[in-house]
Amino acid sequence: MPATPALVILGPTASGKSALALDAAEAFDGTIVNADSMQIYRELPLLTARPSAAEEARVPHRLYGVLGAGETCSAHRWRALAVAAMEEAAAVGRLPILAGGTGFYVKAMLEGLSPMPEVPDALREGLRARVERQGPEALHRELAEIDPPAAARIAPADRQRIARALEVYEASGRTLSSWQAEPPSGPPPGFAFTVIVLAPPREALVRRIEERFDAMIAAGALAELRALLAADPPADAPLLKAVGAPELAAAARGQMSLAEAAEAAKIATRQYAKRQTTWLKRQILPDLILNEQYSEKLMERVFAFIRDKRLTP
RNA sequence: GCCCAGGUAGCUCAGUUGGUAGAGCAUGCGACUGAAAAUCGCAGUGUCGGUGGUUCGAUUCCUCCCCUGGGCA
Repeated sequence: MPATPALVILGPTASGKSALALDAAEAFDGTIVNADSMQIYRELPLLTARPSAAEEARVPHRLYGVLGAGETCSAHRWRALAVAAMEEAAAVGRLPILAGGTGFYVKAMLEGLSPMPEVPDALREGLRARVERQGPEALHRELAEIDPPAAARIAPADRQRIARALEVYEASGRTLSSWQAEPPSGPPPGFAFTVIVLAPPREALVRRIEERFDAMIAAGALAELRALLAADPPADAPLLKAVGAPELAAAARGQMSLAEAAEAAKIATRQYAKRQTTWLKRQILPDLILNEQYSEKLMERVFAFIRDKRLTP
């Protein structure tokens, strides 16, 4: 049985990757599958720059706003959801198009993850609390006793990875590094991926980020965040860490002006875009890399590339 | 006009008992195996407001000048 083609369109925030994915899906009977760790949540469609209802109506969209803020997605969980969505699209003859900016998720799709134990929530929360209470250095010393290779790789200040390494050990009795030594699962069977990366020049991105954040505010991003806070989500809900959310939350609490919050959020978005670009350049091997922002001319080039590769079902 | 407090990195500020200076943030580069819009690592930068003086040596002490904030008139 020949592999089903699947397209992956990646790019940093505000690069125009969603517009490109939308055009491609329209032109080639595609189904867009979200590859963004924040757009998967329901509650902040404006701040997370989710496709609008009008855009979603143009072409089938999957995995946008499907989890509540009280839930936690992960690379592993996303991959399972995305594979199911891709299979459903392929079953009705549509081209699956993964679109988003979460490089880690896409890498988990293209290369897979090593097998890992389930970690009970209580254990996980306990370790996160310990990191906060005792400080990362103390737990890093503990990790160095248990799992020297992991400790060598993880910075003593890296709270998140230290907690992860310890929770895996406590949940399974095996070290994180021993789990990671097992080969990753590889791509899902039955699909042949073609990866397109959008990497526009920084200045263009910065301009677009500023305009877009102002537009988000004008559209009611602050009210949207207030509504989420009023619903009293868990303190460690990932969505509360979306770029701009901590800043707008500070403004909502009166700790800074809206103008100050907007400025801080724009800076945070710029830094995020840089991290994404580094990830996509270093961790993902694209079939086509485009050093420009979305435009009609670019769209035509991408279409030609897709036809040339015979990706259309 | 007088008095007081300041003028040090792009920003906010620390500091040098006289030997040309350092934090945070910003910026740049990078890491990344189940939170990844997360979590981290590394790096650069300065006519120390100007002028004259004292001194082997002044960003530091003194003179005058300029600028900013506050108070008094």
